[in-house]
Amino acid sequence: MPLQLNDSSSANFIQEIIENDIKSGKYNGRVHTRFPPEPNGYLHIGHAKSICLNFGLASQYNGLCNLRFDDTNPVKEEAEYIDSIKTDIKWLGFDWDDRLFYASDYFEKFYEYAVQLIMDGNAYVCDLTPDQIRQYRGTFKTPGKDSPFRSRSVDENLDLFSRMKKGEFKNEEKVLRAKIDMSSPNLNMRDPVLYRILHETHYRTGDTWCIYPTYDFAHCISDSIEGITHSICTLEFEDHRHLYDWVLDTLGIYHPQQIEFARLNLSNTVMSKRRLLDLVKQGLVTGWDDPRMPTLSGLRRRGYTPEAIRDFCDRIGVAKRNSIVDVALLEHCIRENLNKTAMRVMGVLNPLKMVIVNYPDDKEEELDAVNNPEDPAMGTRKIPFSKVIYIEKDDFLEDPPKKFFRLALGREVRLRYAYYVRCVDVIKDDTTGDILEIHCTYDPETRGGSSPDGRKVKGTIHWVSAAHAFDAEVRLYDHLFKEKGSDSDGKSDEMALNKDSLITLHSCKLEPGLKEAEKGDIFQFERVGYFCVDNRVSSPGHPVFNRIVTLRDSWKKIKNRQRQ
RNA sequence: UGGGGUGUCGUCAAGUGGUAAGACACGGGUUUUUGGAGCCCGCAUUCGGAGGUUCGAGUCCUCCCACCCCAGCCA
Repeated sequence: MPLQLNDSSSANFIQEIIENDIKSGKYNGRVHTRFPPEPNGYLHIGHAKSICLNFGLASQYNGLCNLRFDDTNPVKEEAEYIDSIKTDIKWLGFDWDDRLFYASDYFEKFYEYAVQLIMDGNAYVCDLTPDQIRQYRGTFKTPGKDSPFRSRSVDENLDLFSRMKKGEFKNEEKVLRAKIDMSSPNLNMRDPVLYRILHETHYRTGDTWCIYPTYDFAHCISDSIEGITHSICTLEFEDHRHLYDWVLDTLGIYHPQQIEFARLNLSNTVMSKRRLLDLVKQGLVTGWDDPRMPTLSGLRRRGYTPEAIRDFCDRIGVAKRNSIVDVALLEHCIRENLNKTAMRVMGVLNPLKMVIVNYPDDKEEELDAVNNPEDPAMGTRKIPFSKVIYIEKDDFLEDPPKKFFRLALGREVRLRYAYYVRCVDVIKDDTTGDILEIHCTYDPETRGGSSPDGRKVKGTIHWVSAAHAFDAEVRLYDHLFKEKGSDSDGKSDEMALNKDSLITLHSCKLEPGLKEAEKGDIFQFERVGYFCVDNRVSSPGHPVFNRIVTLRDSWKKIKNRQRQ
């Protein structure tokens, strides 16, 4: 079944363009897109938007989407990124089948097209230094000046260009430039550089080449070669469209249509490679796959599912205006996904010991618990209960405020799937006053959690039997930045890092079955949140849990309101 | 005061001259052995601003304002 974008909502502007093109018979009704990453870094959720868009459009209109590595700059690109990019795209749920391409595979063709441009008098070899080229280009307000090398003969250009290829010149000594218009109001049209000399080993072509095409020359031709119909890119390339069109038109070759959309910005995080790299380099995160990172590898490690990310990409829409999407929407998507699929389990993050004084000392029993109330097919399991258990510190308050439904001295609550318990005593440290443990009595009649006399309790709390508990490390993650901002608002450099973006808890008390949890397993710790077994630091018998996202917490809201 | 874009709810986002979808967030209610989930209700008399055209304008016209992108031999 094809993955559908906006299946029930209205078409976005790109879908509209495509539908019109299909109707008018442009490209004979074909739809062929491509996702063209440069192998110089890790994919993040912004790329996911582009991947979902390109592959989604292709699937929606019975077309194809290529994966093409845009590898025309040997200085920046490395083979190690190829695999991670492929892994991430597949993980997201998309497949390029046999259409894996590399711009570097077209180097020979690019060269031939460049020669054609020269022969037609549309390109020339220029000896200006980078600095001089900049000066000759002019400014926003002043037109540029023609390069003194602009009028070289075709033969001389041909000779020089082939000698550039042979390696007779040093970096920056010569470039091949398009001959367009040095007074164009669009700076991209002021005789842009098409080829530069780079004595550099390319990760795929090795030392075969020492001249490399620029993006503007390579990208449009790559699209043309592959028969792309709709070449979708981000807004900053709008100005480049004129050049895209110029190259293809003057070469007289197949001409795809470039369409630009706004890239994704997410609140409380940053997306630019530079800022992400800063975080890694400064050791503010543990790496590109740190569970707090918006990279796909980070989100995967955190426990985000491909389904949730695809759903998110569908919901944010596609448009041309710059915007910052609230990270709350992403969190909504993963909650909605996991609510239906995650196994429920009990885990106490900040343990408080509870002794059930009227429960027999050495008695143990097995209670039935539902694995997922949203999906009865997931069945039930047994959980051990005994005299001493742990509950969450937050679930007991000596001085409970209004609307606090949990445990307090004299109050009765339900222990989930177990019994009603009433707090009869609070044991404190004489010197510090800290609560050491609480004493409760239980009502044997309420086994399973309901009372034969119809007596109701307002609160239900989770617990883990002390004797059976499995101790584990749990990592609580929060947004990288406290402010709602993102890259695009220009404030991201000043945004303060959230110092509490990672809180590591040791010896959390989890129900015993969790000891066997394996890397990548996802659970809902009831009343707390969704957790995923870390795929790096966990080992058999020693799972480490990452908090993916908390459960919605209406008590927290009430509490915060009361505080105001 | 160069060129290219964009301005509709707190945040995304529909709307294509006929009287402002939807989602998230937020608020209220209902239900509940997760204060989870579910369900119900509320949430832009107004579309960056000002004029104009029209029986009728978020949609058309004019002027203005704000914001984003471009002066890499990066992509």
